[in-house]
Amino acid sequence: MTTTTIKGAAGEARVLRADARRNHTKVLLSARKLFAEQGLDAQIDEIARDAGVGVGTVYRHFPTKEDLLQALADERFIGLAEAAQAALEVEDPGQGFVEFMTYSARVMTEDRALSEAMDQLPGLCRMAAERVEMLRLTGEVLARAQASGDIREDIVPEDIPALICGLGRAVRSEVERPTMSWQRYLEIMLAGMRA
Amino acid sequence: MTTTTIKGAAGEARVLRADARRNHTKVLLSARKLFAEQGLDAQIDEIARDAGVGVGTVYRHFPTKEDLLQALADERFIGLAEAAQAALEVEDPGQGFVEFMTYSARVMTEDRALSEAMDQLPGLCRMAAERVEMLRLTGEVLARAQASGDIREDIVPEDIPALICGLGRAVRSEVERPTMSWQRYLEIMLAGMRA
DNA sequence: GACTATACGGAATCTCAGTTCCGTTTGTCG
DNA sequence: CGACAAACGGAACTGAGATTCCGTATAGTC
Repeated sequence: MTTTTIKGAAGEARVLRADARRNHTKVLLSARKLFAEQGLDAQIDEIARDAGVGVGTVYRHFPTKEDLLQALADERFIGLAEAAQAALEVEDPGQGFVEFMTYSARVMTEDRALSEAMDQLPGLCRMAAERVEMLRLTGEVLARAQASGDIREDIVPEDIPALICGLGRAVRSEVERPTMSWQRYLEIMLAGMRA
Repeated sequence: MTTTTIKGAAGEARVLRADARRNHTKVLLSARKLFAEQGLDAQIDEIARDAGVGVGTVYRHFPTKEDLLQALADERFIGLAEAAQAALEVEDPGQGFVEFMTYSARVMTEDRALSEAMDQLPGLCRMAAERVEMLRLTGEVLARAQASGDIREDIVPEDIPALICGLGRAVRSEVERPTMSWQRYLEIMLAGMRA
């Protein structure tokens, strides 16, 4: 927990047996589903049951609950990085920015564990983010939108993940009634960021 | 957890012994501090230690961790209700709204447990909110600001707690660097809500 | 000052998840 | 078709933290 796990540093190029590969996928699939639905405290036992394997099998593939979460976070951040990359291809910088924010907001609101991990397991997220150079990519998307005069100059790259996190929570907040949709919240947030 | 606790419905007018009254206060004080600092998973044992009493004493005053949290939430919502009341007294409706939002944002960011409870213990918060008619008050503060043309017409009262919750989280998010201050986030959010 | 209902303290208990272990099953290879 | 390493399943083990219990201490009262 404290010291960032060392993770099989060397090449784990071990060729898995066919059933092992199959189970690995099944576990990841169920985990993705259950964590997204229930958040970080989805239970390993339930994931195993859902995947149709024993707990032991889950643990052989992912020695720790946190390792499993790390794998899932990595997937998510790869998606985010691709979205940022795509945003940079869009001709209109402002629109590219909006598209990136929209993708991020959707992912964040659809995956409860992701938004919880962002403030309960910062180390894990930071690691996943660094692996895809998320901050740099985010910065580029933002800078382009600022250069074109679409977004306020005082916003910094680090604000983006924070704002997206906030959005994730605001939307989930069920303290009062039907609650706002993520689109509406995003719209308000973007309005506040426009130059 | 599921069914809203019944709570001593009748008058608990029992006169407490002097030491009991004293301890009740000490526990509440320590709990407020530790929950604010550490969030919902501050431990009862530690609260007891900090208050200088035994665990048993904590439990006599608050049969459950949740009961203790309820008491603290009630305090917080009383403060929020007073802030809303005060906002209604301010001559300029827009300014009243801003002041109310500012107070809410500050409380939310300074009390980690409060912001966590908003999405992990919705029942408890809803109860605290209803006791002070929070939604009605919030609605009045908002309506006044909308009538005067300061705030967008499409914002509804239910959005306010959601937005404030989001703010609480955005500010705590330490995934990247120094993170934004709550004032800056609030400013962006208010900018997005202006008519 | 003695009496007793209230409170107190904190060791012991309970519960719930994460994790480990080991006997059994199954792919893979010759 | 064996042989055997690789994987599997799931009961049992652990640790953490909430909650209970009960013998002891004390405020309030006569």
